[in-house]
Amino acid sequence: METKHAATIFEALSSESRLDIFRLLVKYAPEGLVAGEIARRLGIPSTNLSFHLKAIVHSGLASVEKEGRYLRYRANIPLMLGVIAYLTSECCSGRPEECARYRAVNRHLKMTQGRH
Amino acid sequence: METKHAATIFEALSSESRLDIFRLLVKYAPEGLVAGEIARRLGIPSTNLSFHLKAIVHSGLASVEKEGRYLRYRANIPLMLGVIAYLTSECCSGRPEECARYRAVNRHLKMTQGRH
DNA sequence: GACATGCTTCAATTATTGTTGAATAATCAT
DNA sequence: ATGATTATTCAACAATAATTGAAGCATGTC
Repeated sequence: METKHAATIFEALSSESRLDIFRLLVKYAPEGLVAGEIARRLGIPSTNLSFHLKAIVHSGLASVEKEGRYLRYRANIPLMLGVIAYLTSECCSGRPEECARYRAVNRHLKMTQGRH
Repeated sequence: METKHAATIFEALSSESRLDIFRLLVKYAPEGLVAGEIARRLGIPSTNLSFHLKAIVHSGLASVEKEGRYLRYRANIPLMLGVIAYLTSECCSGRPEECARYRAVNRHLKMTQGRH
């Protein structure tokens, strides 16, 4: 993945509204949600939602499809996994014993704190 | 993790400069790099680098430590893994058979395209 | 056809970020 | 102490992004 594209993807996740929107789409993958339902669930004004959805779609993290008079948005899960790989692939210069230690710490945190 | 914090973290990764900086720190984890070395490797003017490093540290994705007249920056790998978990944890409403299919697609892409 | 609905686009405004050069502070070497 | 090095902060400016209300365009209903 190119740095420019990855930065655009993170940009798409960098506001609370957009992060909420995207996480909702991830949750409702693979069917997705129509714009109005996103607006209702998150309480975002429609004109503002359009603006944010456009940024998310532009990054590639979601796709749109027309469905009668609705527009259905779907998270692009493979791209999400791709950008995660982009971020983590060179971790510790590929020395797996270092990375493994970090992951162990992280698992411990998860068990201690639970999910939110 | 709170949405606000996660958004701040993604914000810290949302410019090409900052993404390059952070990935460099991930690569050189756990020892980290001093500011001057980051500047040299990436060709970013020092005053501008300070600005971006501040944003990264503020997000929590890196820490700073004074080392003589140098400042050493280190990636916070557990937080990176934490924000990844935040993004992915509710995927497909916890229906693992859907998620598994996506991961299979992603593995296929990786094998086809190699690492970049 | 006339009207309601769902959503987007446009234009104007406000707010936030990024970049640059000059000035400052701390450390180290002589 | 003087001077060189490392890196930050500050202030000014340039560039981008977010929000809002009004207008527009399909689609569906009567």
